[in-house]
Amino acid sequence: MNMNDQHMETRIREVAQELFFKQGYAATSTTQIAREVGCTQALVHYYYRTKENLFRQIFLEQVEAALNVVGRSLASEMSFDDFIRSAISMYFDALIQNPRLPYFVLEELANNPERRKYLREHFVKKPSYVLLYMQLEGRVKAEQQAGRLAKVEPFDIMMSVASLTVFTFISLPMYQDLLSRTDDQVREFVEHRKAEITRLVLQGLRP
Amino acid sequence: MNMNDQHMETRIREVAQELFFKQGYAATSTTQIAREVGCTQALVHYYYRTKENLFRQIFLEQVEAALNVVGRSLASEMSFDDFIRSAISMYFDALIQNPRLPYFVLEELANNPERRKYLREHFVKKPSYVLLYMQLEGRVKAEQQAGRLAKVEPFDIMMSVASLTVFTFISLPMYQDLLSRTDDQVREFVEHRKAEITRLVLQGLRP
DNA sequence: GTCTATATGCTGATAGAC
DNA sequence: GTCTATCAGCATATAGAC
Repeated sequence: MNMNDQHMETRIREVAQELFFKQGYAATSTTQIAREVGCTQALVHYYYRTKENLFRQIFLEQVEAALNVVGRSLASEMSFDDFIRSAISMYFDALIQNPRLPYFVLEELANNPERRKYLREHFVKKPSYVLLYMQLEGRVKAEQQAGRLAKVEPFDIMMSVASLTVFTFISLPMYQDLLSRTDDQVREFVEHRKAEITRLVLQGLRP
Repeated sequence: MNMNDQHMETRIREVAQELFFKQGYAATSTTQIAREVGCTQALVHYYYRTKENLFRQIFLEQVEAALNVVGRSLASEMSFDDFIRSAISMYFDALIQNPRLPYFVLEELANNPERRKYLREHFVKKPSYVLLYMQLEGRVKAEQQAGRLAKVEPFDIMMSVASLTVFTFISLPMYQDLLSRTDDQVREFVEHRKAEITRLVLQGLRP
């Protein structure tokens, strides 16, 4: 199916997402979105009423998709080391497909207290995410009692893995431009970091 | 000395920095800067001609200050473990004073290829920074030959420490709002992360 | 559903009085 | 050095024709 065959409502959303990802919310205008879609600016407002509204739909969808990546790796039955390995690997693979997602989410949450508020109401209260964290907690305690894991809070494991993974992608454009790297070199760097981060975390979690 | 005693040029710069930090470049207008300073918008342009120009001065100054933190910790004579400890500690202490700096730098570099370009021309070419990295390289090699350090690239050590440190502060507003933490709890969390990051890195760098 | 036309407001920047 | 006044341009959003 050709992209141009789709309905305007969908195409506006796709183009908007692309532009929000690339430039951020403030720097993207509904006029620009319309221009790149090939329709009038009025149509953007016809479907989504306000720019903020258009943004929220895209934003929530993307955050939800990102959070679900965690869920998938936790569900399976494997050793704790393999669980860590696969969690980092899945995060990396997901972000390689969508390298600008972390920055996009970060930008809109960092500057905007209101968005953090509606994110809390949308996600944190959801029982599924609470359950997920409790599963992680259970595994960590068990592993620690078996003497195979350092005395670390489950939340710290999450934070450290997230820091190392997310920051890799956030800083990628800087790495590329400041050190004048080719696209191939960047891809290689990402793979290298994936391996080193896995090593660092596994070694760092040893008792 | 009262802040209101200072010259307008300085006050404009201070207020601009505060607003750029809080809201980002795109979301801050010279009109708003003027309003909070208590002068007219024309005066902002009188002193700095363009908004972009005002931004660049603040930006370069902040990046330079941030980079100098690395230099100070490398200069001294201590064991490699103590060097890592003190590097992380200094970074944390500097960022506790200025928690929004990492996000500010990140935002403007992530979205703006031109800014990355002039940052490269300003800093990466500078011999002092090249020298600094070579010093780190030397210490790492020596430590590895003595069998006290895992087989890790110096650049990876830099990246991992930066990821863990910077991301802590970048995600702080989210941590606070999404989990409904008080300011005191946030401060405690930062101290906790500082300790855990130090532990993780030291343990992770062991052979 | 898509358009044209337009309202209203804010932006960055400049000219010129004092 | 600081102000008032004003510019052109673009923003979001809406009304109404087809």
